[in-house]
Amino acid sequence: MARSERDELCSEEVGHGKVVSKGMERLLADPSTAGQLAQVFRAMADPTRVRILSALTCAEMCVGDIAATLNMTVSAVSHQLRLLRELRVVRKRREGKHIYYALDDEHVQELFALGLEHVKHG
Amino acid sequence: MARSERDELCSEEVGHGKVVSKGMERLLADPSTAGQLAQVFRAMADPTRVRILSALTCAEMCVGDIAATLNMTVSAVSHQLRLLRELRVVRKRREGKHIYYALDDEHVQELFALGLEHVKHG
DNA sequence: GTTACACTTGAGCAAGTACTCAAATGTTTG
DNA sequence: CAAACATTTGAGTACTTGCTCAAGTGTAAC
Repeated sequence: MARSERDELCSEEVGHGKVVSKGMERLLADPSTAGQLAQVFRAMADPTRVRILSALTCAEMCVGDIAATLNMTVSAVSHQLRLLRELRVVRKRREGKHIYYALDDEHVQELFALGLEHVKHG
Repeated sequence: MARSERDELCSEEVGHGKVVSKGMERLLADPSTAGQLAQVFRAMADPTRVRILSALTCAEMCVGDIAATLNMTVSAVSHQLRLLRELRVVRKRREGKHIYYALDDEHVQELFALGLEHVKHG
């Protein structure tokens, strides 16, 4: 609830009304979809999580090994893994004392590839 | 610099060393690459920015129209557009009093599509 | 020039994040 | 059972974020 007069003003005066409604047609029209999509990207919006996920694209790994790989505290890694689990990006599997983590989504690697292309392009 | 003893300990005892080093081979080995990649995803890790970008996939739009479309303050939108500009995801173009924004990266739409697939899958 | 419009910017603030450290939970082994 | 190991969890804290509001910049029209 921010601007309601502006809506009409701009549509009438400059004739941007069509553009505005065209924008609304997009999937973002549903506010929850935008939120869900944002959540997916949030999973990879942090360097630590990128590194964790990147490590997991090679093989499934236990928490201690992930921590060693990234040279981080087991606790710090575990906290991030929890987030990634909640976002349904990784999956865990217990085997004795160890808990092995793996990617739970085939798209992660594709997203990484696309993201890297943007990095090069910029 | 958190765990250095752990590194050897785990490699020797459980033989996870290979997994660890294999993980390191990945692009994340370079800490700055992980950071850059995280930045790209950060651009879409917020509902407002998702909606802005989504609106721009339809057509280039001026700030006022974006604000009207999202029913948000011009100021709030402008702040986010600045971030998106810095992340090289959008581009601006002046035309008289208006400033038109457009996507600066072909990959954004592909990223959205992939992200949405994850949302459905979850 | 002045006025109006379109947008940007800075300060300030409430909410969220990413870590640390210490304590708790599971699991195997003696 | 107790002890050791692997991981999780909660509290605490420094830092970041996404907004608001007010003031600033830039462009066009009078």
